[in-house]
Amino acid sequence: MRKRRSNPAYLNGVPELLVLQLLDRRPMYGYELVQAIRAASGCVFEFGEGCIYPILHRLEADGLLKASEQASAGRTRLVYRVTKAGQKQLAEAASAWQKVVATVQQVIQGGSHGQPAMA
Amino acid sequence: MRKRRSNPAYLNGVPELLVLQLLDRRPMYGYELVQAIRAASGCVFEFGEGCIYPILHRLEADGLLKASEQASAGRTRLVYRVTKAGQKQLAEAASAWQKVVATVQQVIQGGSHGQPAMA
DNA sequence: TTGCAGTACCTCGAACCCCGAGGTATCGTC
DNA sequence: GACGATACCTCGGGGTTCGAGGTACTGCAA
Repeated sequence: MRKRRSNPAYLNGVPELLVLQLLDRRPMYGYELVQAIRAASGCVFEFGEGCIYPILHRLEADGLLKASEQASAGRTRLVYRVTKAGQKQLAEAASAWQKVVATVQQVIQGGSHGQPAMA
Repeated sequence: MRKRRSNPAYLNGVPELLVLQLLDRRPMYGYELVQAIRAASGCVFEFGEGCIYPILHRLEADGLLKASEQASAGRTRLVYRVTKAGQKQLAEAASAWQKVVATVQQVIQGGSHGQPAMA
């Protein structure tokens, strides 16, 4: 019994990449980020909190994000911003992603015609 | 201690997609396919046999591939070809992948500045 | 003939990622 | 004080991929 997920195919380092990207653009707290991803992707990606929070914690532990408490209407929010190392990592992750995309594209499209081999 | 794999980020449905794509272009046996992926991707993807064989078996069990024995120089090879259902699945997987790629691109590039901060 | 590298198949366990469901606490409203 | 929304968090399960290992046959060379 093969169960299908709601996401198109579901990804790997993609959530991490998007988190870094969106936080680099504008510091946010977790709950906000979850909705920002949904909005920015036009509901294509719907990463839940159970996906985002662990990533946030890991990224912070790795020194790629920095969290700071921020009281807002009596509620405490943990706002995350990207560190210098995080920006470096973001650039690397983005370029790695581009490479993967380009390679898949190349395999799928390129080399398709002129295939000798007998059909 | 975060261990990094050799692959850029490592993927999810991508090996499956490439397997279907390459086999649709030309039927192959497993060992050949492993090397074909490496070659076609310019050594960017190096999916081992431990990755490819299980996919092959799963795809066959799902009726997306059909295997046929083929003796060659005393050695028995299991040549896989894509079935009709497999071609349908290939088209779907490819389009799902395109959608993911487009969405990520949109989040990364689009809407970067002038973000009205949502209210 | 023995040994070894290459071909060709396979499986297992570990690592990892993402999801869904659940748990806590506060705030504002009814 | 019950409820829903906000805001944080964790855990377990299912699925995927990786690496290492195991088998068996071929051809070649010592």
